[in-house]
Amino acid sequence: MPRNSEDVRYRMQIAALELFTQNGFDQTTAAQIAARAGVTERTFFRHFPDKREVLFVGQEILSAALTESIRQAPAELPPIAVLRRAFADVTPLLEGNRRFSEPRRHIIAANPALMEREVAKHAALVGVVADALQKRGIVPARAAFAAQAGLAVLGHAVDLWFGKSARSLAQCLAEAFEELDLFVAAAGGS
Amino acid sequence: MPRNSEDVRYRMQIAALELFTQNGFDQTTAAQIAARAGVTERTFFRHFPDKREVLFVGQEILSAALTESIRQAPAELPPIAVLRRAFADVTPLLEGNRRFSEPRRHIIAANPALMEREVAKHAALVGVVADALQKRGIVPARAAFAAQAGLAVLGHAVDLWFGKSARSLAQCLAEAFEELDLFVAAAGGS
DNA sequence: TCTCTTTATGTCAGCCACTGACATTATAAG
DNA sequence: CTTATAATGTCAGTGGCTGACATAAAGAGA
Repeated sequence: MPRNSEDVRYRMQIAALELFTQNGFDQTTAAQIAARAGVTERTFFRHFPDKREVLFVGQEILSAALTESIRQAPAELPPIAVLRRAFADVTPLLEGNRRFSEPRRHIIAANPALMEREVAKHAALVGVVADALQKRGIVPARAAFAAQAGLAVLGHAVDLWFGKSARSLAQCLAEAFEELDLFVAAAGGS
Repeated sequence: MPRNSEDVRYRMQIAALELFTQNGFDQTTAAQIAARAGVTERTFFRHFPDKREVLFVGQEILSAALTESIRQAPAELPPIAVLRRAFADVTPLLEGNRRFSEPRRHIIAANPALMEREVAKHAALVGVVADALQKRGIVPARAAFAAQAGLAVLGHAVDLWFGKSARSLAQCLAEAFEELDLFVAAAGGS
C-alpha cells in the first residue's frame, strides 16, 4: 500500500551529502536537499526530525547490530572479548558504508553544531553498549568503563582506516586493540 | 563608557531560569526572557550566541579555574593528585553557584537539545583539562584518560552533593575519590 | 477493471530562532 | 557641558520546523 518511502529517504541522504560537500552545511537549506531529491521540504522533515539528522541515520543501525552481537556472544567471554567480537561482526556493515561515511566525516568536522550532535550520538552509543554488557551480568561500573574503552578503540581503528593507508578495517581493528594492550602493559609502571 | 552590560546579562540568566522552570525550555521564547529582563530579543542574542547558551555560561568560568589550578600545581604531583587539588580549588566556586546550578540541572535533564549541549560541553571540558595536564609533561594518552576519569569523579561528587543529604561538596568529593580507589583496588582481580 | 483503503506526499499558513544594517541612547572621560 | 564609545533599540528578512488539510500513489478485494 505505501509508496516507496525508503527510496525517497535514500535520495535525500545522497542529495544532502552532495550539497553539504559542495556548499557547506549552513549554506544548504532543507528545501534545496528536498528539491534535489525530487520532493518537498515538508517531506524532508517527515523523514528526519531535524536538518542535522539526515547525516546520522546509519548510527542506529550500527547501534542495533552491536547490541545484537553482544547479546549473542558466548557467556564465558570477558567484556573486552565480547566487544572485540562485536566489532568484528559489524565490520562488513562499516565497510559497506565507507562511501558515505567518509564525506560525512569531513562535513561534520567542519561544523560545530554537527560536532555537537556527533558527540551526543557517541555518548548515546556508549550508553547502549554499556546496557548490553550489563545484561550479560557485568556490573554497571565495569560495563560503562568497558563500553567507553571499547568504543574508543573502535573509533581509533576507524581513524586509522580512514587514513591514507590501504589497510582493511579488520587490520586496523587488530592494530588498535594491540595499541590498547601496549598502553595497559606500560601503565603497570605507575 | 559602556553601559552596565554584566547586569543585563545576569538579569537575563535569572529570567531564563525562572521561565524555563515555570513553562519549560521549548515553551519559552527568547523574546520572553529578554522582556522579563527589561531588554529586547536582539540584546539577548548579542549576549548569548543561541537560546541554549544562556544556561551554559558558567561552564567557561569553571573551565578557566580548573586550567589555572592545574597549571599552578606542584610539578611533582601525579595527574590524579593534580586533579584532586584542582577540584578542591573550584569547590567554593561551585558552592556559590548552587542556587543556579540546581534548577539548571532539572531544566537540562528535561530537554534533549539541552542534554546534547551539556554532553558537548562536558566533552570540551575533558579536552581542556587533558590539554592542561599535557602541558605539565604528561603524555597525551594518559592525560586524556586522567581527565576523563577525574571529571567522572567530579561529576559523581556533584551528583552526591545534589542528593538529599546535607553533606558539603568537599565531603562528597572525598567520598567520590574513595569510591574510585575501591573500584581500582577491586579491579585487581580481573 | 474498478473501487476502496492505506500511506506517503503536496500545499499552505504560521511561529520562532537567529542575523545584518542602521539609528539611538547611556555612560564616562575631557 | 560636550563628546567619544560601547550597549541597546528598531526593523526587515531568512530559514528551521510544525500543524492541518488536501491529494496522489499503490495494493487488496470485488
